[in-house]
Amino acid sequence: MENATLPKATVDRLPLYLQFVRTVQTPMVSATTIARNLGLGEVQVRKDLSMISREGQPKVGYPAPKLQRDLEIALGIHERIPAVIVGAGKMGTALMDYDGFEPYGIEIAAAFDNHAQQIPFKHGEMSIYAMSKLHAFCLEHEVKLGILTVPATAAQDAADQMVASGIIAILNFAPCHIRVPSQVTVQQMNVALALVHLNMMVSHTKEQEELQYGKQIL
Amino acid sequence: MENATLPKATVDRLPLYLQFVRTVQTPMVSATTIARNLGLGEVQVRKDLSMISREGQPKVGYPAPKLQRDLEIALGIHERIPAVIVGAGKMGTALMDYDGFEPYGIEIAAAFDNHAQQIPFKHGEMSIYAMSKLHAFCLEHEVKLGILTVPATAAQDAADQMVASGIIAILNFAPCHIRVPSQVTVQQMNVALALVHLNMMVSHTKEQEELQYGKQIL
DNA sequence: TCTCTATCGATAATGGACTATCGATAGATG
DNA sequence: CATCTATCGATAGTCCATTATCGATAGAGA
Repeated sequence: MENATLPKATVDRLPLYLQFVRTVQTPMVSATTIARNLGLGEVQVRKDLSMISREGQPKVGYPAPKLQRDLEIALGIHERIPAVIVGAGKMGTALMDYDGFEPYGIEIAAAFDNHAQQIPFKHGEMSIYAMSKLHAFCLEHEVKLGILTVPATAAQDAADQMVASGIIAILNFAPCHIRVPSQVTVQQMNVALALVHLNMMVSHTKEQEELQYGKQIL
Repeated sequence: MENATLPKATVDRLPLYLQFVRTVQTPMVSATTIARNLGLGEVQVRKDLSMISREGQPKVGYPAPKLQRDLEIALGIHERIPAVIVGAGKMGTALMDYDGFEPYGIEIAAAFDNHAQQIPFKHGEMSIYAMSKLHAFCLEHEVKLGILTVPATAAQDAADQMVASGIIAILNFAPCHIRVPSQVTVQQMNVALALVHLNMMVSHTKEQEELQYGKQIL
């Protein structure tokens, strides 16, 4: 099997390729074109693509539809991915209206909240149920992914319920760490940390600007 | 200067250490303790810490307050970091209520939106101004960071205005790429991609589960 | 005082990712 | 038909991160 273990760095770039390939109108697309448009190295793009597709041909490049399909398969989004939202506060409801899930096959199946006591209600098209319904729902719909958007103080308790409901991957928006069994994966979605990263980067460039009086040229 | 260029991977872990050290009640904390609580390698923690602090002593570890201070300085959050929110829709207003900024020194100075025509209004404590006010505000308050929470169709136009206003780092929630000058840094905050990542990981573990009948033990 | 243990910092070895360069192929051109 | 060009895939070299191992130090206990 060629899909043994895709390099992590490659996986990070595949969505970029997919996003671009989807906008391409021509029947063929080359790694060179992709690299130029995305500001990446030509060789790197070619290496990444060679790992997930065998449709490339010299002089002409890749057939765009087939490459798109191969990218979607490599990313596992050729079929729908159901997910639930736990926590229907500001962030949770904002995500219910998020327009970025559809292109990647993510399907928010339902939302759950402690304040939806016994009476399921709706936010637009989305049903919001009480937390007590989480277990049965996840089992019935075979949901393995959960988005956690409760306040930090409630995060651990909510996460425990998610794990007990069969969720094996949690995207955690709460700015805190949650403890889960080793077979469950947690990814932090910390907005503040992302900003701190950005600030470090630009602080660094500001220091470089101060050094511009010297002979450094980048 | 020892702070030449901190390894990227280390920077990703520093916030974890800071988060943990802040919860520590004892006057001393050792790399071993941190490693155990965070599930990381003992040596890795020690190496990371040795790059940002010289307070470590054999047998006793690090003085918690000094280590916390050194971590905050390394992350550049020992002073307030002002940022603006562009786009006061669902996501934007959700972020105005986000409780995770304060521990990392992020200060949302104001929000801006096209629909706030000329009349600044408030969301809780937060002022929301028209986009036309962005330029003057960023210059006056020396804001260099911006959070972009407009729909994908408006993202590029809004980003252009942010760049023109002196913003040099953009955290982009819109599920699309935006083109900026080379001196401006953009970080994508793509919730769908994060879920795709998670799904790939757990799909992989599901394949491993099917292999559990073999002799593999992890 | 001497030894033992926990911890630190430093150095070496392994592995993964990126970059550069090469040969091979398919179409275009003369 | 021969040559040229754009593109692919593959290999080798360099760099960075992680892991493993070592010596050194400070406090605990005999």
